[in-house]
Amino acid sequence: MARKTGMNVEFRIWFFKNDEKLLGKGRVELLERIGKSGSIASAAKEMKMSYRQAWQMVNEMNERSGGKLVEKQLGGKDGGGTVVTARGNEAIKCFGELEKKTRIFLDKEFKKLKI
Amino acid sequence: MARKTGMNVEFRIWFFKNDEKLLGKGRVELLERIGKSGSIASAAKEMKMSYRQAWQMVNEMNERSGGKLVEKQLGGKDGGGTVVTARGNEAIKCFGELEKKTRIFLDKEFKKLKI
DNA sequence: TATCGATATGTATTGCAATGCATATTAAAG
DNA sequence: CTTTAATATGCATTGCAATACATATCGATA
Repeated sequence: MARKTGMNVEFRIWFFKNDEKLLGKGRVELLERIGKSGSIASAAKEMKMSYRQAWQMVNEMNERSGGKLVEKQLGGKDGGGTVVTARGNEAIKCFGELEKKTRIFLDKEFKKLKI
Repeated sequence: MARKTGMNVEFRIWFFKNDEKLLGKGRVELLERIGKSGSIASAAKEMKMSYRQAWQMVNEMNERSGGKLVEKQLGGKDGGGTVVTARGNEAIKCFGELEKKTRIFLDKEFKKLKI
């Protein structure tokens, strides 16, 4: 077999809590964009997903994590918004770090394969 | 944050060739079942997927891998079937090994996270 | 050359998740 | 109070991928 010409490995990781999906790449990106933009609505628009879906994801994350990752801020002259909690930012950071380590690990291991 | 009570990490890996998906967990299982049962049709039935989908997966794998992973065997008193090539078995083995190593790596790294 | 069961492929149907749209609710700020 | 824009939620629609079904093709064997 031609040794891995043009071959590479890709991956996804997910954090689970009580056997329910808590966080994946998409949800982490959503959290990050909520953090920067200040609302679920604008984060959803940036990611070209429906507000409804974004809201549901956020809601699931909050329900499942055992402590809110984001917090709504209703009211105010600009109608309110949503902020990412300290716990949410921790989660983002942990996920990103593990992704990075995994990328390095897999590239290294993939090179060893006789394929 | 309560330190990872009930938390764990899950993952999936894929082998790509020229930026096209070549192999994932499902396709590897399909290959394995083709190997044991001797036909795409019975492998598909075992996995409760449509024959059409199974055939398409096999076809894509063969087209993309740059060397067949399975080979059809038409004719014969039992109408023929499909066998997994040496290259196909190599691929199955490599994928399984990398999955196993990744499982170990991720469990270890996940424990280190302050989450 | 008739038989066999699997491969190969077109077309119609279905199932379900994502989207779109409408609207009620919220609470701080002016 | 009124205004504001975002959250929260019901319901109809849509889009797409998987399924279902029908059928043509293949080639070793008997």
